[in-house]
Amino acid sequence: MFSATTEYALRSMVLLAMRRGSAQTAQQIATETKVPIDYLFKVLNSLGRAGLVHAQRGKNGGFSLAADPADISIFDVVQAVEPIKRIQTCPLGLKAHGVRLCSLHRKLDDAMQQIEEAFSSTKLADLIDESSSIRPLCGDINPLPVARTLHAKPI
Amino acid sequence: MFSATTEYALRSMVLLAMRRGSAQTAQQIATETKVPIDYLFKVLNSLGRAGLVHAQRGKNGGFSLAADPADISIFDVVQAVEPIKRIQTCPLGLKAHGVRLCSLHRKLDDAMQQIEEAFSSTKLADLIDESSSIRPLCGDINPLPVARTLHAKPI
DNA sequence: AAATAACTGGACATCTTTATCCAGTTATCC
DNA sequence: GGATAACTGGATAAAGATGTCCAGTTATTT
Repeated sequence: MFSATTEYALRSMVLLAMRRGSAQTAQQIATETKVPIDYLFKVLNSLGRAGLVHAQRGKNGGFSLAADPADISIFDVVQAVEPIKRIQTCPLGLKAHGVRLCSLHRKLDDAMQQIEEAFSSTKLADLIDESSSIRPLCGDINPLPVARTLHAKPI
Repeated sequence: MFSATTEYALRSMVLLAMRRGSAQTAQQIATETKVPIDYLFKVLNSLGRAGLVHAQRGKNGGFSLAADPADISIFDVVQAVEPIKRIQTCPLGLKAHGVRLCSLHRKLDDAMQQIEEAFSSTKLADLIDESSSIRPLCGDINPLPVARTLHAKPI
């Protein structure tokens, strides 16, 4: 239902939100999100062009969020990589329907609207809320490496 | 968001619901739903295997609904051709998450559940309800050809 | 300024979805 | 029972999504 690309983008954004404060290299992101690194670059580029992440080249570079996790919604991420295409006009091009939609396409579009609303109201910050016992992307190795990055060098 | 195949299946089912009483040939369905006929056959075959339509070969054959339009939901149609795959386990295979989902995948799965519910509660009969001024698939040519096939049978 | 880390972008390979073609089978009509 | 209408199913093609490879550019460190 949601494409691999969308899933990858969301995983990356969640990771960046969890590691806010230090840029993450593509290699780090790839490892933790389990996304093929070469493909990940494409996805991150899309996110960059959409203004959601910032890319820093050179040593100590990497990717970081361009805004606060509380200000970036799931919807923002989805739209950046694979926009949900709402049904604007009759897919059959029936003139009789004009600008309005028939019951079938109205239903389908209503469903998409529901998704849009649910996704718009959920921010990255909500997803990494401490209160949840099961945190996203927390693999077996590094529960919260970010805490150590300021003193003791990361990983 | 929804695939071409799903859209085609829904169009076909809606048409068959509107023409309940007389079998429709693939040619008729293809014309009115504007679906490439050779591909339409595949879609109709899927619907047939799922038990949603009945195919009758030979002269005066065609496709017809296998059940009452009030008993077939959008969800039934979608599941027959491209099942909505709910997220059952962590897509990253994290053992730490066990059988539960993290907040990210919970959100995504919640969205899918919303869709499932919306689709399950809408029957084909709802889509062809007379009360709507804009009826599905009603092209420029044949508003209601079925009326003539059997002595002005009720639609 | 040389070496190195890291992102950028284009070209190519693979897989899935969508679409097309066609020979075969089944049923109806006369 | 022959002709015709109509579905079935396999093979193939085109397009799009996903994944891989690699040469290039930019920034940092020393």
